[in-house]
Amino acid sequence: MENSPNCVRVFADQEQIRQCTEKIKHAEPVFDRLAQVLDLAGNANRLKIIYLLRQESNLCVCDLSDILGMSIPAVSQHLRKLKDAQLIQARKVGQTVFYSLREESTGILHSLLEHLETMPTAPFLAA
Amino acid sequence: MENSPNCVRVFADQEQIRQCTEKIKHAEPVFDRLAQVLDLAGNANRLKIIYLLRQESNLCVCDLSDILGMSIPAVSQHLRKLKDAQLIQARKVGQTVFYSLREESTGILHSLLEHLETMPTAPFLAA
DNA sequence: TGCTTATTTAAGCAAATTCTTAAATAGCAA
DNA sequence: TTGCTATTTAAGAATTTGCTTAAATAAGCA
Repeated sequence: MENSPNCVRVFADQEQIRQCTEKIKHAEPVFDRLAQVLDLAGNANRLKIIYLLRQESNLCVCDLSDILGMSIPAVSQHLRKLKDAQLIQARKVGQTVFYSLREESTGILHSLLEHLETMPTAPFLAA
Repeated sequence: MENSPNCVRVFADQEQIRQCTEKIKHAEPVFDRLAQVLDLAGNANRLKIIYLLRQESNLCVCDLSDILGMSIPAVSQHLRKLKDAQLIQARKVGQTVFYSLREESTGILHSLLEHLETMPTAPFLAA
């Protein structure tokens, strides 16, 4: 996009626009990273995986597959994305792989999951 | 997917799996709605739009276009998605359309934006 | 060793996403 | 009316997503 203004209206606050542009530009990497995390959590199946990993410990790939009713490769590929983004980690025990939230990401993931309780859709998920 | 178990390992806790399956199934609509919101916020440009709408009042479509360096139609289409999902609302003044966060969504959107402050990427976005 | 299980990887495909450009709509003003 | 501005809508293309099936790894066990 060119950077000649699209907006010619009389009351446009040029100073406000300049300040916003500046602020956004500096924070670019922060927006990118947060958007990445939200995008990963923004898929119902992955969100469920995150929920399950936080709630239960010792769930392996095929447990998740059984619980979610998805194929093993499908689950594995979701797990890989979450791992690539540093949100989860793997622990291998024999041939079984257990996944868990990474320490550094529990904060944000927990806070995302909290909204499950307060969604207008329904106040489920009690016990 | 069939529902014969994919997991045959000895130590699989069948009761745990059953309970998880049950809980997930009941909360389906909640997961869907939260995932929808996170997915919408999970795009850097839309996340910036949400940030700007929360921060500033009286930003019109072409202001956003100028600030974000995106074409007007691109911005308009993002705004439409956010509006369709009931996250924002439009107020028309003459030929100019001002968007703002919807009252019911400020809570969750605010809490998502809060993470901008604490992203490991950088502690920007001060004043 | 060979067989079975758990998981990952690869390749392919349909559907969804996010832009672009061009056309349509709507309000204001001469 | 005509013309200008702000926005939306439509149609198209390039890319990404999320699955599928089949093949590859890797670990345990007879």
